[in-house]
Amino acid sequence: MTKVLVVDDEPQIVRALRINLAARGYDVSTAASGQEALRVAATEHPDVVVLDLGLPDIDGAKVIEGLRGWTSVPIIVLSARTDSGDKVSALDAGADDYVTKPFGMDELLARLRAAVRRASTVPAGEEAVVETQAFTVDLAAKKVIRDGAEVHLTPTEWGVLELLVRNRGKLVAQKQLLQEVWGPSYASETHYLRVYLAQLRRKLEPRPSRPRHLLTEAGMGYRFEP
Amino acid sequence: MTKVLVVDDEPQIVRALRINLAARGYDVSTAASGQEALRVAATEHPDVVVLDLGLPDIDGAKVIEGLRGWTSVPIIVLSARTDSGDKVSALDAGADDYVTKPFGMDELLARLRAAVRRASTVPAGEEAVVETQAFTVDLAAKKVIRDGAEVHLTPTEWGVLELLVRNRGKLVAQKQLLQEVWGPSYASETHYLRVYLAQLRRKLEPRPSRPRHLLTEAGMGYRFEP
DNA sequence: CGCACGTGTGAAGAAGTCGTCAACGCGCCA
DNA sequence: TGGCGCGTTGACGACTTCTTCACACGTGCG
Repeated sequence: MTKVLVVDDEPQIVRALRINLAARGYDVSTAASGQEALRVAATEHPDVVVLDLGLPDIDGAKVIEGLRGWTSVPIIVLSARTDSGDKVSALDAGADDYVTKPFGMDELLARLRAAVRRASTVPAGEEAVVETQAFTVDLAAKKVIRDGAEVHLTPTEWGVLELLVRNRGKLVAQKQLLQEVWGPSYASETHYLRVYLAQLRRKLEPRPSRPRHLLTEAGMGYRFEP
Repeated sequence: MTKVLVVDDEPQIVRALRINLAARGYDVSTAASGQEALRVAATEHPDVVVLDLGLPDIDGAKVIEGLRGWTSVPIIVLSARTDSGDKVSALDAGADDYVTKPFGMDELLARLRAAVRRASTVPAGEEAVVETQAFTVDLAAKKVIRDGAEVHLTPTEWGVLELLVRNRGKLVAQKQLLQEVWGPSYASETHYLRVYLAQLRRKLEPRPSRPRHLLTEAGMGYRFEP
């Protein structure tokens, strides 16, 4: 769930935002001052911050700087001031977007979605590594390691293995494998599966004739067991 | 230098933006229609796009979708319409920001800086210099050193090498290489890759016929292994 | 026991992909 | 205008991958 930190000293705005955001499935935390905002951001690690500039204690730009000192979380600034100087300084301090009050909730939500989308498509460096006793599959790098050495797979071999690993523990029907790897018109070429599962076992299983990870479910399909 | 693509059909706006942006050291290209915008974006690879929604040919949202099909370049939308529905649909189509006309140049420039900053600090966790036994790639300086001397690469050679090095260890699909280096319409010109990989190997690998760093995965793509 | 069925295995030809060399065309600059 | 650098194309041999085939295996059932 996406976590939003709302920072504003006006209770009615906090309330309105909380209700709207919660209704759309966001996990909302709030802060009423700059000090509190910095503290809550540090403990909660929100995915996006909505920050009002007119806070009672610290200047808004200082809050932005305080956050930017250690995080690159998207910051959307709210402000009653339409003065372009304010916008420029907030954006240059590290804010991602600037919305002037009074604002439309639709627009704010759209800008929030845009900010979250940007931030989430960025760190594509997800760990997509699945290990077994015999070998390791790296889905992102499209690599298989066995006994410290990389095992070379052909495109079709990789297609079959990837589908099984992505559904690890689950039975994958023969028809599904054939359709997703070879295409919709190959749904009944079950022989291909036998050939390619044999090849994968030969390359990956310690004892290909007694597979421990690439298992057959007779008449139904195959299963990858980590 | 940061490259900006300005898309607008009103010459006076294009002119004003070009002057202001050029004065601040941006490299400006322009397009007066949606078709032209997509074509120029594919050839120029701008670092940020400023897009007017009221274009004569294609609907603005279609232009955003067309760009988002192959690139995540920041898009700042300009529009005369203050209607929140327009803002929401543009942002949800993949725009990064939305500025209503008439706009202050200061504010637009600040939003542009914010968009570029976000996009460039994205690959922050990466080391800009990558070394192999045979050569050294400096991503920031766009330089390659081999045996103490700089190796000259053509723009296309560099484009291919950079993408591979940024994804070091990972398999990069042929389609991705072609789309990001040559443009979205070259997705199936696999022959180019063979020619350019051969050239890179000739320049960088100690034994071009037995590459150790620029590896081929037949039928899938290429991989840079440090 | 013998048969049917789905499965595993190895090998061989067909099909597709890759590396390489060389030529062409275009824009740029002297 | 001529030369140069660069991107694009074509041809062809070498190599990899896909497809197909023949046959062995094992389990369940009549």
